[in-house]
Amino acid sequence: MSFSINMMAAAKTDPALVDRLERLGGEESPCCVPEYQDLAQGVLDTPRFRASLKRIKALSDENRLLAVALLRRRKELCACEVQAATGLTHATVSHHMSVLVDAGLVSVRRQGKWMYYRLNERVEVNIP
Amino acid sequence: MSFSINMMAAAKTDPALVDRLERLGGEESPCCVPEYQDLAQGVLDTPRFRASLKRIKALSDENRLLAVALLRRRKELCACEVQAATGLTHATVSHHMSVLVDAGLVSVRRQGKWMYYRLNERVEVNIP
DNA sequence: TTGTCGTGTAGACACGTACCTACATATATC
DNA sequence: GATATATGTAGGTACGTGTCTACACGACAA
Repeated sequence: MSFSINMMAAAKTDPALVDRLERLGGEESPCCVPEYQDLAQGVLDTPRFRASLKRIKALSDENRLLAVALLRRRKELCACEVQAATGLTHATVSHHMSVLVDAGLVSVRRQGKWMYYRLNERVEVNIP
Repeated sequence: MSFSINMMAAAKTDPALVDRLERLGGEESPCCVPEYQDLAQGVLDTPRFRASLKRIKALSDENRLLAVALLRRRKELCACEVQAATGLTHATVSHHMSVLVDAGLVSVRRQGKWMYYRLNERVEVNIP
């Protein structure tokens, strides 16, 4: 069953690549077997993969990584502190912090007019 | 000395923000002190920050993260295996893998016509 | 209530980059 | 040496997104 799935998956790709895979599959080299498409799909479908990718994307901006780095040094930062640290407008800061909150890296709490951001506990970025 | 640097740094930003910082600096709230600009610059200039950002950016693409995830499962992958797993053209795969190699996450070795990629030891993405 | 202040939201713009095609390069085979 | 194969490189295109301005919303003060 898995074999037919492999073939169907391989048929979607470049025919020349399929030829190479079929020719090289039986040789002594462990290279170029079409089962990698199934393996990849299994990884891609994992919620763990999706969550890791989302967290990594949230950290992949210079200003957002700076904000997180500062949150590791100070317990909390308000929006205007992040604005002062980054030199961005408050609108851009709001957008960046919402990305971090949405990724589960940062929590936010409101106190009067100020929004205080805090790094979530046990945050770690791991390769899925 | 650091105070004058603070003031110069603050002068580059929004005047209204500078006003807020100056007004709020002396109150009981620890919020909104212009020293955050110095703190941020100190973090930004760190080679550790630059290296982390480069590594995180390298991992922030779905196909590159998939390649790294597969390299955690298989010891080595050749370029055509990554091509089979991702469904991309060999040119795009070459580009992605060069990004991973350039970020220090992956090593590459040539064996005949094949390029074999391997995950570097002790690779971890940390928040600087 | 009205005004002020801090912040969120919407829309537009510009830059980065993921992706492809076409060509170049390196290696193995005939 | 000539050809085939696997991969790298160059250039162009399209889409994502970081950034801004303008406006809206919530909280506090007079």
